[in-house]
This record gives sequence, C-alpha cells and structure tokens, in this order.
Amino acid sequence: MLKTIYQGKELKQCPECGSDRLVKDFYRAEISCAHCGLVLDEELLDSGPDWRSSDTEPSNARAGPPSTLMIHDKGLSTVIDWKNKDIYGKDLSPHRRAQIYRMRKWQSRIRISDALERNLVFALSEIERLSSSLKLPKNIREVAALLYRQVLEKRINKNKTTEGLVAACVYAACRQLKIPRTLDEIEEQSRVDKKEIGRSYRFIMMGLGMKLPLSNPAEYVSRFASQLGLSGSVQTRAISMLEEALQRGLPSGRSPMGLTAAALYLASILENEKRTQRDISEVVKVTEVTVRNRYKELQDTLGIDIKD
DNA sequence: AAGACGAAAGTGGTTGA
DNA sequence: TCAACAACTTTCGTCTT
Repeated sequence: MLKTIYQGKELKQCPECGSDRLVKDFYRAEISCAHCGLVLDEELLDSGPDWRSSDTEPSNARAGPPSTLMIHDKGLSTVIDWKNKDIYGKDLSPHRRAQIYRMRKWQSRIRISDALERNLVFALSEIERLSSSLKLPKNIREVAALLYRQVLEKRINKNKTTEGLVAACVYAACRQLKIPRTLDEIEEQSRVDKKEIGRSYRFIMMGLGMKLPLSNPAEYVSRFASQLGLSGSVQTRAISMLEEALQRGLPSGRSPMGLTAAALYLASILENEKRTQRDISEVVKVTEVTVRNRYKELQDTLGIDIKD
C-alpha cells in the first residue's frame, strides 16, 4: 500500500480539517485534502512496490497482468471436432461416442467461462490503465473493479462495449468516493466518447439498482483552483459561497461544473486574484456564457455586489 | 486590444403523452 | 416514438476598461 509521507512522518489526516480523505496526486507530487482543499506539496514518497510514475512514459505502459493472462492459452486451445470418427476415419464405438459427447459439452462450458474470464481480465487492465492516467488513488480502482464484477454478474454487459462500461465504472467509483473527475476528463483518457460513457453509466446504475447523489460542485473547487493557480483563500471563499447558495436552493437542475466555474470566478474577484472568464471556462470546460449566466445567478441569490 | 456582456440560433438529452 | 422543453454551446456584435 501507499503511504503518505509528509515532512518525515506518515500522514493519515488532513492537518487543516482532520479529514482522512487525502488524495495523492503523483502528477504534481502533491497531497491534497478532498474535504477542505488544502494542498501539501512536499515529499510525496511512495513506499509501495510496482508503481511507475507515469509522467515520462505513456501511462498505458504501466505494468498490467502478465500477457499470458490476456490470451490465457496463447491461442493454442484444443478443439474436439464434430465428426464421430477417429483419426483413421473409422466410426467410433457407441461407448466412445458418448465419451466424446461429454467432452464436447464440457469444452463448450469451459469456453463460456473463458470468455467471461477474458473479458474480466481485459476490463481490469483497462481500469488500471484508465485510473492510472487519471492519477486516481488505489481505492478507486478497487471500487471500480468491484462494480465491474457486479456488472458481469448481472449480465449488464450484454450488447455493450467493455470499454464504455469500464469508463462508466471508473466514473461511478469517483462519484462514490467523492474524488471528483468530470466526464470530460475520463473521456479524454478513454477510447469511447462521453455519450457512450454516460449511457453505460445509466445502465449500470439501473441494473445494479444504485443511485449516486449528484456531485457537489464544491468537490471540484480545489482541483480547478490549483490548476488556475488560485490561493487557498479563494478556494475557501468559493466553497462557502457554493454552500450558502446551495442552502438557498439555487442549483436546481444546473450543471455542477457551471456553478463551480461561477463560484471560482466570483471568489477570484472578491479575493483580488482575478481570473478572466475565459481562463476559468478553459479549465472547467464550460463556456464563458455559462460562467456568466451562473455567476449572475450566484450574485442574485447571495446578494453580492462587486464594485469596491 | 482584451475582456465582459447578451442576443439569437443550434445541439443533445430528458420527459411525458 | 415523437414533440416540447430546459440547459448548455456557438457565434457574433457591442460596450467597457
């Protein structure tokens, strides 16, 4: 397992708020707190085996299962042919025939479980690849893998692409563990498009009878803020504005991203670290127009006026 | 010249008959 | 299954700093 070493000591809880939802970000070698957004950026050490920093090489070069697992028999499987003849072309005795019949039956059964197995092996390596390029912590992978096994169990995967389902599992795991990644970000690393991922996601939720709460805009604040180089006070401000707006019942039916962007924009102005609407819209991946609309609404509901 | 603003038309997804 | 609808995007002209 990975240990979080900070200033020589193992860190289990956020020094700021005490939350244990610490996120390790190997890309920037940072630890951040998923709860309050505090970012610690020193000496993130990795004491676990088998991790390659994926900074320098494409992340799909990551160590997966041995390749012999991917093609479990290396393409050399034996097939019992359908003719009831022996190798000399003679008919088989009834006893022999029955024996061969049973063997065929077993072989086809084994094939089915092979297919499932192979699917799972591929899916698991894909989960690994995806979450590794998304710099996701390990527990996400486990949750995603578990979800995928359930998908197979309930046969939700019928007529659907494995890649779409895998991406959806990863997305769902992120939502569940409140380590927010947007659909856009997952799409970037996956070979399937947003539409497909979203569809698979809904199938899974329906099939497993799950329901995940809408993602909370505040969860995204710290990550986007750090991408924009905004200070902690801006983050805190943005989060508290979001919370207040939420209490006043603003964000009904609005996309979380738009709200996050708006809150960041407002907070950046209020804290004198102004970013342009464009800067923010680029990072958050919504349009300037949406930023504008949302932040107007935010202003209205909160009764804030910016002029100084 | 860059940023902010808002109108108008277009897009993709949801919902309800 | 289809049409109405809300949220969001694209595009573009205008105003402000």
